[in-house]
Amino acid sequence: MTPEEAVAEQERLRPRVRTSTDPGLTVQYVAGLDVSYADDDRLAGAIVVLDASTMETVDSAVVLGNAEFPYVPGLFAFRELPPLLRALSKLTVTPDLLVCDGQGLAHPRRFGLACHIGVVTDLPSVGVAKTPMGRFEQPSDERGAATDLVEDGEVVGRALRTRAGVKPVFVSVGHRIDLDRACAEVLRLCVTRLPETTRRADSLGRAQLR
DNA sequence: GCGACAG
DNA sequence: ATCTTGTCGC
Repeated sequence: MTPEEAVAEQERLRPRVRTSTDPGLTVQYVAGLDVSYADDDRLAGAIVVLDASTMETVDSAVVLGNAEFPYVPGLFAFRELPPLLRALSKLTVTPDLLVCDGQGLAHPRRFGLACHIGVVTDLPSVGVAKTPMGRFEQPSDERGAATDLVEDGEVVGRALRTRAGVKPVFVSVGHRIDLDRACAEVLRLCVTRLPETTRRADSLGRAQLR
């Protein structure tokens, strides 16, 4: 897969993204997805599913693999999608929502990792990135404060303060959910700056590389 | 040509 | 992504 083909693939799948929330969507099982890297080109794709009402881990899966695509801004999904899809197929619990480590619509072609994995699996998904892809005003310091993330004059996501006085995270829609609901779900998962789902998947993945 | 550029 | 425990400050 060349970078040109990857871009074409994004353009092809982009129209399938849905930015409205499924009527009656209930988010009980939430999956956190993350990929960890070793010194060589080995990587580990990890997923942890938790029950949003109790925050208990109810399922998890981790797979080892090799990086098949370099890190190219804008084409991040082509590096992380393969191991994540393999890990997803090992789950015994079907998640109601996928929480991805990266952008969704806050992407140069409005098709970041969260959109890509959402469309491919047809599951609701949101992107939670640690650094922004776009411009934003600093939200006020209280937990829950948020401002728009703007790219090319469009609102593509939100800078969300998940913890008082700490740098915000950047939430954007992936698939089958709207931005308000995406932010509400992410905030509910945050005890510290990042969602518990992401934190648990991250520790599972790095542990697997040891 | 130069800077920006998720993880 | 990765290097990484204790420590400074509110």
